[in-house]
Amino acid sequence: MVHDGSSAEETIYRRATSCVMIDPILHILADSSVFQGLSERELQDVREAATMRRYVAGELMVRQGDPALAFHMLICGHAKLVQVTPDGHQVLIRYARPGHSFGLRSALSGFEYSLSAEAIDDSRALVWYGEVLAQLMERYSRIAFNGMRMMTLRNVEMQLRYQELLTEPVEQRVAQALLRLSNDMGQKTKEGILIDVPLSREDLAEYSGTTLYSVSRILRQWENAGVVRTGRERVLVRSQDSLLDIAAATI
Amino acid sequence: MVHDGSSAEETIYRRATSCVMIDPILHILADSSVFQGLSERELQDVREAATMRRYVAGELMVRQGDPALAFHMLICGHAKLVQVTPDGHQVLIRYARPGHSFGLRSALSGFEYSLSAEAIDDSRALVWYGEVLAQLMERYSRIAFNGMRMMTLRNVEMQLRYQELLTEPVEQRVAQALLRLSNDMGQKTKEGILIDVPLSREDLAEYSGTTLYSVSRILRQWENAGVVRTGRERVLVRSQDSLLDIAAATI
DNA sequence: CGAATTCTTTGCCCGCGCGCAAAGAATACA
DNA sequence: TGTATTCTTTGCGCGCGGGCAAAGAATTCG
Repeated sequence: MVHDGSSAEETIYRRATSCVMIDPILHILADSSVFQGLSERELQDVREAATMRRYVAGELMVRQGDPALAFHMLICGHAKLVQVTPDGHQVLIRYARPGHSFGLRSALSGFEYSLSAEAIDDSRALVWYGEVLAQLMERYSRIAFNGMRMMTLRNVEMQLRYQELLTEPVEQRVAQALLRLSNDMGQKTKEGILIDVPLSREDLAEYSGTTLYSVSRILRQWENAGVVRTGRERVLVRSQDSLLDIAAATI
Repeated sequence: MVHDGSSAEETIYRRATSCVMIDPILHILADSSVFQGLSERELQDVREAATMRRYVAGELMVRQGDPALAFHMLICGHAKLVQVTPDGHQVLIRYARPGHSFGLRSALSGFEYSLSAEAIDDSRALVWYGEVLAQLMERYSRIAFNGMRMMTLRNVEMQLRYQELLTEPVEQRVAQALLRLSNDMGQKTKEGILIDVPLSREDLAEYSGTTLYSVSRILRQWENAGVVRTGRERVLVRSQDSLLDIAAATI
């Protein structure tokens, strides 16, 4: 299975950094999954078609169920992408950091947002109206092609998570969730990998398909075993190998 | 939420029809999700870039884990798209009938097939090599755009199935599964909607995330209640309204 | 046509993990 | 600094549904 190679190479902007107008935005665009492979002139064209919007921590950037009118790419700050099920469960789909995007479907007519994006901290995002994005895709087929690639990867990940929910016990799923988070939002420290977003037991439960009580019991056990170090809304992975062992355990 | 409008309008070719070279193939291409919106000349171009392959019932058209080298579109016959999880569970992702396709990822370099496609009955499919499809997408951005749209819809459905697995009891999920199958593979008869593929209890279990024993108990109960009529590897939905009620029940 | 195979049915036991309760602890705010 | 709020922890009971067993029934094949 192939992963989105650009993720490993993207420049990581510290969450602690105060939120200011950042140069080079074109660099973020060039490194992003959707706009990679475009020439500098094409990137300039893309940049000029967007507006920059700012969001305060806690603000919704898009709302599930609303008509999907715009495509967003984070320039700084972080967001949490969530869905609410008909019976009121919240599912955490993923976190987003600079370079990550959502709302590709705005280029398709008549779609609603299938998830909500909530700014975790003060953030800025480039925003393209859907028709504008569609025109860019018509002009530069590479954007549509990259979009297809991104949605393919999203689908593959959703298939994997479905399979995990179907076949794996809770502990295994929580281990997998922490590994994904380490990979996507992790920052290496002397002690291990710090997951660099606020991550409550509730958040981790929503991400791995369980409840905060199960997550609490599991993290307590792993902390005692030295696998993780935790605090309030904070998880640091001390032994990624242990998590890999747990994640791969066969029943 | 928007559905793939072309599904409702696609011409349905009877499974019972013996498998012969069918005219009009261009019509199937024009109606398909991937190639809709192309001009007649463009469709001709697309048609000429493909080869026609024949598969006997039971034969694998693509295999999960193999490098994704080709894109397939069924011209006649039916296929079953499945995944096997690391611990040996089989998941039925969906059925495919003429006009349906799989393997878009072959246009993306370095991907493996995430599922296997097995011919249910003697079938024929148009096959495009990945590089050829990628070139077609570069030449006609509408194909890449349609591809992005198709993968978006796939992703949305996968998200919904994840949510269902997370929050709904087995009976509700089996009802939803039958509704989807009625919609995708159903044929109206006097008695109700016949799901027009062989559908064992095991198949329905793999499609709805449960076991054949649970499905058996549920179908037996629904048959007694007049909701369905069943036979061996055969389900006819007598009361779609009843299934809708069951599917929508809140805990 | 009979044997073999595969699918379906029904009973029943067990365990995972959800969910509720009841705290304690950490953080935010006035 | 103290109060209020929110998050975390731990105990425990219950139920959904998985899975095994043991058949019966339908279909396939020789």
